[in-house]
Amino acid sequence: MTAPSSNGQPRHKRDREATRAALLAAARVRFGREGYTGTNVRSIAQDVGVDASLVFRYFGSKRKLFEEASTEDAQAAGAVLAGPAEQLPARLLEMILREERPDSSVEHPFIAMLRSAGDETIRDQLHDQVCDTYIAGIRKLVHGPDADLRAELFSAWLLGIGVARTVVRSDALADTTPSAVAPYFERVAGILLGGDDTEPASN
Amino acid sequence: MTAPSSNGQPRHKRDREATRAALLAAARVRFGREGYTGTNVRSIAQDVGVDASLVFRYFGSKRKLFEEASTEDAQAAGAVLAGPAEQLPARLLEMILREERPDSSVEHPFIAMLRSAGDETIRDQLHDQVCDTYIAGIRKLVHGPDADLRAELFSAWLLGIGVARTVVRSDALADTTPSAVAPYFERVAGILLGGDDTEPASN
Amino acid sequence: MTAPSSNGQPRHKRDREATRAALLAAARVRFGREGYTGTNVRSIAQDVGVDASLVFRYFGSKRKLFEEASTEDAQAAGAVLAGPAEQLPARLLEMILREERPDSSVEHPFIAMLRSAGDETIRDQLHDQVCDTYIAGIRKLVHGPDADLRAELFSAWLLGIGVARTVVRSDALADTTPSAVAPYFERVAGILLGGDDTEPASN
Amino acid sequence: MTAPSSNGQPRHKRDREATRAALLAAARVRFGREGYTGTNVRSIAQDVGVDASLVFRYFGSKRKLFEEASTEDAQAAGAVLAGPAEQLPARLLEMILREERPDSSVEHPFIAMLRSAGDETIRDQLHDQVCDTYIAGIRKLVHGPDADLRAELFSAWLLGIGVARTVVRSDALADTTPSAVAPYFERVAGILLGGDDTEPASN
DNA sequence: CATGAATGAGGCTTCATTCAT
DNA sequence: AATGAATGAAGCCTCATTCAT
Repeated sequence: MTAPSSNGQPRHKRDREATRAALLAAARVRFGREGYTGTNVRSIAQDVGVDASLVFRYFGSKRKLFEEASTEDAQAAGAVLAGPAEQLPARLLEMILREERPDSSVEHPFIAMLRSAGDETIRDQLHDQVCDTYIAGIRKLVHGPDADLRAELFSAWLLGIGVARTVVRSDALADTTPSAVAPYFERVAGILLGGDDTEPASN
Repeated sequence: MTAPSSNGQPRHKRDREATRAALLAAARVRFGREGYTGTNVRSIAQDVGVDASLVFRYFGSKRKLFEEASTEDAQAAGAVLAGPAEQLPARLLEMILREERPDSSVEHPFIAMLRSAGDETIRDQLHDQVCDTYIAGIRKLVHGPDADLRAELFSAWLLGIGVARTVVRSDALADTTPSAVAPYFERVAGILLGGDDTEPASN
Repeated sequence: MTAPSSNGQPRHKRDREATRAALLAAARVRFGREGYTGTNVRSIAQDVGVDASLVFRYFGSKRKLFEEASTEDAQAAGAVLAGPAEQLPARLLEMILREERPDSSVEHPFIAMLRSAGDETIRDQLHDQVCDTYIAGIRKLVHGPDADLRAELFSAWLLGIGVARTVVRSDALADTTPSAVAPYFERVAGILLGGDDTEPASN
Repeated sequence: MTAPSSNGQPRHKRDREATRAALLAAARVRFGREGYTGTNVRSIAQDVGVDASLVFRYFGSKRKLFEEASTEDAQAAGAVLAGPAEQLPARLLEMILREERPDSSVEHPFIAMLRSAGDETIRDQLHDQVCDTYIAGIRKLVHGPDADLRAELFSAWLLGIGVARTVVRSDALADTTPSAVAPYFERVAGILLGGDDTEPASN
């Protein structure tokens, strides 16, 4: 129940940057697992072994800490978009099924953020980060009609797989591997991203 | 629906049941929009126009109210599974894109529940309801190899579309209609549910 | 050190209005003696024998409680202006030297408010109440040149006597009586309020 | 002013004394504007550009810093009493109406101290300083009966004018000049200080 | 049984102060 | 001796919950 990722020993390190970074890391874990409202700053501080008031000294407020943590998360997530475009689906699949146990302390940033989506401000933040960073990256790969819609349908699938794995923890997805999913994944990607020969048969 | 029992005092009994039902309805809306932690029982009571203490009188605690509300939600969601199997994809699509404005007060129960998924107990509840009610229903339609996995991949897509629409509020999905999505939806359903002629080409 | 005016026994009276009024009374005393910043709401609640959260239930915030308390105070203070104009100086003197021991729990509202004048918002409030209620009332009595200035010089004197008595607690003023001060008071009032025959001799 | 002592390390000693003096000056300003409780030591330190812990190193505690600052203030205020007695009223008037904008950083010490008068200890300090330094100085000028009372009535007026100007910020007084007030001031001084020919007519 | 007044634990945040370096 | 990281005690306020009437 306490100290999920880091140890709870007191640290008198007196190293500002190290403590700040440790708080940020602990915040990512807590916010990701328990949501914004469900996390209290004392538990974050306890994970690091530090007094809660340091959070306010270094970040100003719980909200600012959350923003910094999720911005950093989103940037990390956006890195997957770099690289050869034709291999993007494979990279995305790899990312979403990354070999971390579902009960791991680190979840995908956007899924983590969902847990905080009760708050209107956070929902706006989520919208911007997902749309501007993520969907926009996928959108560039889509050719053919309905490109916007298909880019979002595909993004939604990735989102859904992530949610099913780490939040719902549905049985088969929680334990699967990229290679097991690949055949289906590529065929669906072909349809939604609009591959060469797989354009809609328009029944 | 709420089966008034036999003995006298008809009106008092009526009021009690009506208030109870109204609280439950308000709870579904609030929990769905703001999550478990983000909702407070006073606002639920205010929505109904009664005092918050009635919540404890009728349901015992906030947690029990949540459980009752989400169980009822899950049952309502499961209803979509009833009916001719071959039309299920169409019914699911209709359900997930149902004509409610994104700021509507009623969201899909499972998506609503995501907002509360910071709590371990609630996550278990979510797992059971999604897997036992929903994925199990879809699973029955899947033929061919990897049936479990494909059922979950398809369920994940539905989940993801719902999340993208009502939480992320991604631009194209938020405003789309079932008929616009249908062509893509059916082709993907063909792949994942393993329809008649579209079985995997087995590379 | 604790419970300055009211008793500290718990009260389970369950009388909303009575509790509210008791809190307001205790707030007036505390704010008057210790200033806005120097008062904490727990001590106010303790004076009444009630939980501190009731303050927020009934008044919304410490600041709103302060505003309500000081507005009520100011209205009470303004009452002295009613009555025959030519006897106003006497009534003012009576008010400012009212027979309450300097260590009494009730001080003159404006002097009490001075203790909170570190806060910009409160300073504005004080300005408005003193100028609009008090100085404006005195201003009507002043005839002759420099009427505004003289009204304020006279008001300032009253203010200063109050401060000297109850804050500084200077020795002679703390113990004096209206009749002892009256001769000097009337002569100064004659000069500042601009009596008939006492126009400046312009030496 | 701060008497550098004899031994070596000239520059280090200098810096220390300079910093100490700067902290004291900043403290006078802050305490004067925002009161004791309303001032925090970090803002004092920030004004000087040093770390807050120096305050404790140099002064021991916030309270001791306050005491030192206000003692110094009081001595400065007492300086006005030096000089030819017959010109004292003019000097006092000049002091109280000194050309500083109401939002100036420097206020009259006693008025500044009023803002901290919620604290019993500080109130005692205020009493002693005002009575021993100030009223005592004025008292020496008063002749005739009721000398103590009249000295205090006059002091109270000065106090009140200061309060009205810089705390209440009443309109006419805030902008006036010594020459505008002088006619009234001198006549009142004549009455209260009991000048040459203006002794009370003893009704 | 219903009402709403009252409670107390806990959350965010500030601030004087200490302590390791 | 100086620096600034860290602390812990409050302070305001919210919220689930209880209890007198």
